[in-house]
Amino acid sequence: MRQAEQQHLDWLARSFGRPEYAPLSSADVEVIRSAGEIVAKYPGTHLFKEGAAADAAYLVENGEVEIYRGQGGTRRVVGRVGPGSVLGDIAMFGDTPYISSAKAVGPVRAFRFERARLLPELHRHPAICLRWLVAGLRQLEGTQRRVIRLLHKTVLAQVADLLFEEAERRRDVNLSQGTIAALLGVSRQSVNEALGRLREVGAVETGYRNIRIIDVEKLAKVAES
Amino acid sequence: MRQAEQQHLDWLARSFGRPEYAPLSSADVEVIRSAGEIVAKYPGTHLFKEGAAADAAYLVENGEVEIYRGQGGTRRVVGRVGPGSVLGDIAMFGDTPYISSAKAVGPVRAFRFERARLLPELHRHPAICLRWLVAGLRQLEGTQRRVIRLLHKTVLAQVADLLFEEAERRRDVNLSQGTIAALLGVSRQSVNEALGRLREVGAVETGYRNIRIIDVEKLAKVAES
DNA sequence: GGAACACGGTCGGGTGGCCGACGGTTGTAG
DNA sequence: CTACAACCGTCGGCCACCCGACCGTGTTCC
Repeated sequence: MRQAEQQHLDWLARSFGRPEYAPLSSADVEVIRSAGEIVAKYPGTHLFKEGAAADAAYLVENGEVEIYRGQGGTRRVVGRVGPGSVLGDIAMFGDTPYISSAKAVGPVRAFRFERARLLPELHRHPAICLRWLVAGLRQLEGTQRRVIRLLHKTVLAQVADLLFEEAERRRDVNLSQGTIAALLGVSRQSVNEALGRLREVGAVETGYRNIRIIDVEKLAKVAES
Repeated sequence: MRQAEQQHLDWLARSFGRPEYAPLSSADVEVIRSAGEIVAKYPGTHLFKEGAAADAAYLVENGEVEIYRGQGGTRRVVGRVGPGSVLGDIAMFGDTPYISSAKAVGPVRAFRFERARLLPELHRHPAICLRWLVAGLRQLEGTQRRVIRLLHKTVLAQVADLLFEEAERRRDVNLSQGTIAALLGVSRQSVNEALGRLREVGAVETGYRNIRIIDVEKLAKVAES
């Protein structure tokens, strides 16, 4: 089943595009600064593209980066990240292709760690290496736990949960119902119905490619069931 | 939902109780031998217990180890491993409690890596450290992929898939239908019906706490759907 | 400004799997 | 040997979800 594969990658991309995933402290970055260099990206240009060989990871220093999967017809935005986030590291360490594309929304300054130069540097600083990878393990484990936790909830609860997490960052979620459906692995119609109910109880307002979160408390309550 | 949590942990324990997970080469072990020592376990004794602080990882050198979760009434065996397997490492690195218990079936010789002593040693051998953690990352990612891949299959296909994997090692699977149901996160009745159909097509034979695999090809075919 | 397209909202039909229940069978403790 | 527990097998009712279809509206591009 091809679709399940995609869902997994969507989840993963989204998971690592979360603000709490910041495995490197500023002190760390200072130490391994010689393993990479600052790159400046104009709006609309790519940091990396899905499927390409992962020969570098990026630390966002400034601006916003959009994470998406698929191209053309099946293009789906799975998240947005700002300064402090590290992107593409899991793929780089595992020596597998990037699982998503990362594109600068506005002007972006980022620190680019090249794999070939980073590895020797990590050999010299095992402490950082250890922390980095353990952070990755943690994140991956958390994602997995999350997937299974959502597994046997109703679509309504799943949607509420997803929106609840998003609410911590912004009140406006700009995902189409189709994208949410793909992320959760459910049908678009079910998402639509769930949003309808959330709208009825006054938790959200819906618009074109836009969901405005009104009442976080109610979302949380619906998510538990 | 408490049950989903358990399912996650069951999966994880089972996943890391697979023979293919062997992050350390014998050369690696030789190098970091000073970070631990050989321990001998009599049949029935524990290497570690679920929920305890993960201050050590184990490399099985000889004998068979049973992995299980829960105790007393809810005890579920999720797997068995032999020589070469590494146990408890993910929990140790992440500094989280063990997610499963490991008990010697027969006489077992194992190498015990104590966390406090291992970490400094890994600092001295970053290459091993890197390989080990990347192996963990890979395994975790694979597990996750597997969970999601199975997600939208019918119970019949899920059961067939699980049995198919097991068939590579032994023709007799000694799991109760209830345990399988818990692993897959489905109801016991559904598992029963699935097994019934597999029996009809001549893929397996069923007995008390026992499933004998007859035709692996048929299992594989059913698993894809 | 108009056409092509993507998205939101809604309906009815079909179904896989859950739940509760019950009886028969196999293993186990006293 | 007997009582008890765990497990297997099966049934019927129920419900969340999927699928296909359709129309109105918002967006985008020339």
